[in-house]
Amino acid sequence: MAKTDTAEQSRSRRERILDAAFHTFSTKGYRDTAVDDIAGAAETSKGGIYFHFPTKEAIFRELMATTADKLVGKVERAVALETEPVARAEAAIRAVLATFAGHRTMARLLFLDTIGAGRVFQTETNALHERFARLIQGYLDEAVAAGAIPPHDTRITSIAWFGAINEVVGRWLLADSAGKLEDAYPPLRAALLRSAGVPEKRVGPMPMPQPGVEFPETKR
Amino acid sequence: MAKTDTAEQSRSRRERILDAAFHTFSTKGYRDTAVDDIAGAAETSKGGIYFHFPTKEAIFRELMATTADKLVGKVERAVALETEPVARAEAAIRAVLATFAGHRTMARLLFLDTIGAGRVFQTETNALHERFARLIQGYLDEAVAAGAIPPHDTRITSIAWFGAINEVVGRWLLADSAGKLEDAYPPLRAALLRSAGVPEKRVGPMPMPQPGVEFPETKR
DNA sequence: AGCGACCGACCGACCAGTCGGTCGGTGCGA
DNA sequence: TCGCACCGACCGACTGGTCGGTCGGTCGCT
Repeated sequence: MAKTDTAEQSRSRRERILDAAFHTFSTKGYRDTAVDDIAGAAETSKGGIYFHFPTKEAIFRELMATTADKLVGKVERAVALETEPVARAEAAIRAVLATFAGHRTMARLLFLDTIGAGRVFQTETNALHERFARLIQGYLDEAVAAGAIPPHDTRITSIAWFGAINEVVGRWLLADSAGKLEDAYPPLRAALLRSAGVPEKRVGPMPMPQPGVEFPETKR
Repeated sequence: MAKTDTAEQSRSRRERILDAAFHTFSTKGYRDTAVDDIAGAAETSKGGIYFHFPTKEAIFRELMATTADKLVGKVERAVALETEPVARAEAAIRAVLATFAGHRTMARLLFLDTIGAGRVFQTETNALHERFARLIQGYLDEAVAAGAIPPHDTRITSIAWFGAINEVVGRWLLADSAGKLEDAYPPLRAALLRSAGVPEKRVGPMPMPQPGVEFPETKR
């Protein structure tokens, strides 16, 4: 019963700060976000923030970690629903695109601002990319073991997959009158599956660019 | 004869500054590079720099543009040597990897720091990626026209290619005891060609990860 | 003398992090 | 039930430092 004693909303102040930071970081980027900005957005003060967090960097790190966790969780849950190796890979791709499509800000934080943070975070970013690449590699290795695709250098392939997905999402993020991200799924799926050596008949017909499917000119 | 009147070395002061900026930016990143740092490295003064350039940003932009030009030039020259469509694509991939392998700093500037700059440069970066994606798309469309690969959504495929290459290079850059970047070529080439629908017989056998070929663990 | 290249002290804006202080509870003794 | 000591969340003015950009001045040429 006695939980949110302070007539505060359901969420604790700490979480309010996290939310505000998430939003601000993903809008303005790490460097261009002043702690005062976060304080303002969270309707608190700088001092209040520094009561809950030791440094600005710590806020960012926590955000990164939990966001990445959420995404990985979604992917793993989506993959668990499938048993056939190639279908699992497809589910993973779809889960990522769907998540980002629904949460543009999440994408921004993970794939743009992360990088926009600065030298200190190179390591952080690196670990994040590494993590996703390994995740993919795991699925690819599974597929190889199941005989769904020929054995090959799954390490490089997984890196390539991640890079490809990343770039497609990035492109979409920066195209301001962006179409639906989901539209990129069919061609991307085909390209990725093929790249890993999935038999042609399993991939299906080459998807053609339908008018309006491709991203519009990215603006000035 | 009367060229470098000031008993300066061959290069003009302006170029010295550019070189120093290039080096410093690609080592420390844009935000962490102070104009004074550049001045120090160029053996000149802040005032001297501001005589030649209006802003710090302008230096960076110029560097980006010329570096990108150089890379595009290399790719185009390499591609021009081939006539068969798939071979042209292969040449492009090889040229990029070879260039980066030889000039780690160039890679850093173009693909890491660019992004590490901040909001202002999002546009810049975007244009750069766009440019390379279009370059690739051109080659793919050529290949389609020549009947070397089936028609499909070359836009997404080109974005995926760029993303894949980018990520492989990025991974290599951040792996500190990195192996040779060229080792990534065979598997990457295979993955990319296949993803675009190049017939299996043209791609050749699946390259296996040879011991030492893959990138070593990226360090903590 | 005049000029263009260059110098470096200085200015002002910005910002992460600190610290003394406020204030709404809460537990407890009378 | 009142009063009081105490506590921990929170506040915001302030500090220390950084850095882009400016400007008055110097120096070597012509």
